[in-house]
Amino acid sequence: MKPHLQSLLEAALARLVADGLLAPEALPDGPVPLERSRGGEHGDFASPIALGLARSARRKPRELADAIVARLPASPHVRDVQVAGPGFVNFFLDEGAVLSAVSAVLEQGAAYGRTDSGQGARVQVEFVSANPTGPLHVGHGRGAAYGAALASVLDAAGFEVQREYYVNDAGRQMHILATSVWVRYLQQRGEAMPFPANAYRGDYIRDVAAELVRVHGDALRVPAGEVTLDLPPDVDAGGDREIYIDALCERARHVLGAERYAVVHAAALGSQLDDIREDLEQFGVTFDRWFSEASLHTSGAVARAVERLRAGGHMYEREGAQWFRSTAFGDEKDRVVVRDNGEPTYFASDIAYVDDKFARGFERMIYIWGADHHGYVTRVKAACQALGHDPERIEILLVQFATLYRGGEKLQMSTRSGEFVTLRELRREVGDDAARFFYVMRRCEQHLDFDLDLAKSQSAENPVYYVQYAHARICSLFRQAAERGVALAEDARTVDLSPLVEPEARGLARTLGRLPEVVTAASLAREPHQIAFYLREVANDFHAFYNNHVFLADHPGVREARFALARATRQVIANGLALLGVGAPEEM
RNA sequence: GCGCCCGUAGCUCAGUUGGAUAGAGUGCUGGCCUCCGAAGCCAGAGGUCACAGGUUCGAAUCCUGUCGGGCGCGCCA
Repeated sequence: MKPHLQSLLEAALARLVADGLLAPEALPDGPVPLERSRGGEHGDFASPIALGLARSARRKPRELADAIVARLPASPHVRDVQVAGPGFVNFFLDEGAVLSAVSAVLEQGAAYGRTDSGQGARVQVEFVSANPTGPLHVGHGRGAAYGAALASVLDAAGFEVQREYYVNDAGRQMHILATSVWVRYLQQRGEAMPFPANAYRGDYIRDVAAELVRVHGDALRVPAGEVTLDLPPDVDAGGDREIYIDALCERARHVLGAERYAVVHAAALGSQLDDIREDLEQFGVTFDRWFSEASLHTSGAVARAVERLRAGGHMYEREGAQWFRSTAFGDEKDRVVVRDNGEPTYFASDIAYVDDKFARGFERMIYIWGADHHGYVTRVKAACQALGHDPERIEILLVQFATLYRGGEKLQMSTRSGEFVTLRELRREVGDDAARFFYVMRRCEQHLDFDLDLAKSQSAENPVYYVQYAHARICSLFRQAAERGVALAEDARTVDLSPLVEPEARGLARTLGRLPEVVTAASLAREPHQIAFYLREVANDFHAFYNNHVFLADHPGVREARFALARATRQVIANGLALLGVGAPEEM
């Protein structure tokens, strides 16, 4: 309906130009502005176009609005057009046009809400991408829920979406993880190995170690004395925890040999990746591709990217390290790409990775990062520019942290002690549906207060239950009809909707008609929370009708029309919840 | 100190590209089940859109400054 009205306005503007009342260059670049009005006296849609053009047309807004209205082509869907306020053009839709939304829902079913505004443009959404060094925590959960919902919304808006997880399976943190596992393994075999201060100490490390014991027995065993011989002191012995752990990692590789070390490394990585993948899958979050950072090294992509930067004159050497001159692209300082020990930094991988994304031909690349990574935005865009790519095509969205509350108290989360609240624990406590919904209720750049008690409560004030309840209630209506032996039309699409004359019915139909617009707006703004707010409105409009009118009406025509409306409402709720990854229960 | 994000009802938050009388949930007050799920509906009270300037027909929205809150600023990831 919205595009239809916009085309009417465009036609009117064209005539205005033809009549010499408006200069052609004054026409708006994009689509003619048109918005939903709140209803009532302002009609169904309103356009402020005359207000915007008044200046360049050198006419008063209301006068211009009158001129536009006089030139609007007739439309069967428009009942009336009025000029109001300072110069708004208000459209009043024909009764049938409002109800046509119900027909459209019934016609399109699960596809209702999908639009072609994205025109098939290829978009990549990279999200979560947490280091596989331990279980996902609640912060990752928000990135997962937000990224998955955004990807779904983009898909519904007609983009061709690719969902990707970048796996940091190379580098120092992975070595520390592997070494942590190995130390636990040695302990479990009876070796008197001290546990390093800087190692990963969660219980999951012991589990992986136990698995190594089960599969490999003593094959990976090395006497503790040999392992720790001449190592620098750890922090509790007056040394440095970083220096100690690096030395221990180095030693592990040496005494185990490449082959055996690879076994430990693979077991550590594999276990964590499997765990993360399972966690996300249960959470309803899936990826089209798990992109390995290590593959960028083995394929030579990192070396090639660095060489490109060097050839472009963007690299220099200082104190033995290789630096990228990111300050030339607005960064506050230059960044190390290859350390003095010859090890490339994670930033080196990031450079090769962004280059790879461009090579794959995405029109837009969306990164979803935790807010603590915002310092990396400039350098990645700088690298992108230095490689000759348009930085405007990458979009880095920063997701703020979620703070958990229980009993009104803020929960303390500590990663260091291994006592952090994991995503899995959160899911178990509040359920996947509530977690997914709560995570996307807020704009991503907004801090999120996650009230565990509220998310768990099966009560009116829980927004996810509010929406799901409407869906379950509609399902119950159909069960009631069946139980009472009330016949309903085989095909709801053939039902005459004209008995839907009540204001609540019209309001609900009007709201149902907005889903495609909401999807488009949410996709363009990267704001899946708009879907969540919209669903609340749908549920509210439905409940309002329900409380004032009986669906199982005696009059067959009225009953059929109302059930068609209920069916359409159920579809819209299910479609909307699906975008957010939330279930639509038939009963609860 | 510098950079990014935020500041809207008691609380948690929406507010589209700058548009009409700034909205919702929750909490509070008062109504609504002999009837399809009351996990619901309706009504009321509740506002200096942090503050001060500026831009213009029009600012919660854009610009500048001030105040307040969060986060980040390593050859860490």
